[in-house]
Amino acid sequence: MHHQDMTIGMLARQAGVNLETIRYYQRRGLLTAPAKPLGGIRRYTDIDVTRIKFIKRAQHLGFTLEEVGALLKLEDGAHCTEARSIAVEKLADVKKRLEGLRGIEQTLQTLVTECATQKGNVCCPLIASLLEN
Amino acid sequence: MHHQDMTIGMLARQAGVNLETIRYYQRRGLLTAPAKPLGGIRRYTDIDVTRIKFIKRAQHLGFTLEEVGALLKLEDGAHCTEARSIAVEKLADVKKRLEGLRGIEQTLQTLVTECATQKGNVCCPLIASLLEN
DNA sequence: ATAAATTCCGTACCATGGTACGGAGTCAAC
DNA sequence: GTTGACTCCGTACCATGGTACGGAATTTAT
Repeated sequence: MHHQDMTIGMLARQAGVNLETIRYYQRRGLLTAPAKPLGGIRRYTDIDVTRIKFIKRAQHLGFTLEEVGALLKLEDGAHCTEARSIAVEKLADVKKRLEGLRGIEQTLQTLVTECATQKGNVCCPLIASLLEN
Repeated sequence: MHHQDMTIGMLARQAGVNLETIRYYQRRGLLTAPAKPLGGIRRYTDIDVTRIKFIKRAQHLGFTLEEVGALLKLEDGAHCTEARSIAVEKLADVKKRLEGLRGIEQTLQTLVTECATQKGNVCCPLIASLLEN
């Protein structure tokens, strides 16, 4: 099913986002608002649906909207090297966040276990650890 | 070295945070502003340094300031069960974020590798994947 | 005693990614 | 030919965790 000539409301439903999100993306320069027929209503096409889904997919991969903007400029697929370098940076970023989170997981796990084996003690190991200098 | 009777500026330096951050924590109810000697200047003690460091440590473990507030109410260490249940929830949360990030890492890794092995092709696999329906 | 530094307090602003509101205009149906 | 639904547009507001500003008061140093 093709949806040519959608209004913004239809586009929002098709793309699965809030209507206001579309306007926000337009303000951010991620989407171009189509010219409107003097005093009329703007019309959107499937291309806009694709673009919005592109943004959402990239966001789920951890790209910020600013980074998504950079990727969208490469949308024609002719700048593989540039796209890759953006992704490589993001991958490094993700790996760093993973490491940090793994450390946090470890610490929390230890504290929770200590709290569980603690029996009737006055001082909670979790709180104690947070109070440590 | 003890630092009794600090001014807010000294407290900020001792605790390693911005002065405005202390005021912010006071507004958030995480810190209690000491009574001030009528028309004078508030005085802080080492206890405040400890409390701020507690907040910062908890934040680094992934707790939001709201959650830190809950933990601070248990600061006396006499509510191990409550503290543990907050930590257990946070741990589940961290594990979920870890899983999500690992998925993202995988996907990005694959895309980056494909981009790297791609030789002179017109269509970038990374962009192509974001455009997929 | 006076200048410089600091504090107090309210309020405004920052980034990030949206969401909501309100008035005016337009479009489609009955 | 009017009602109801939708669009347009600017602007304000939300959460989160702060940071900055500016004027008045106070403290500290010289």
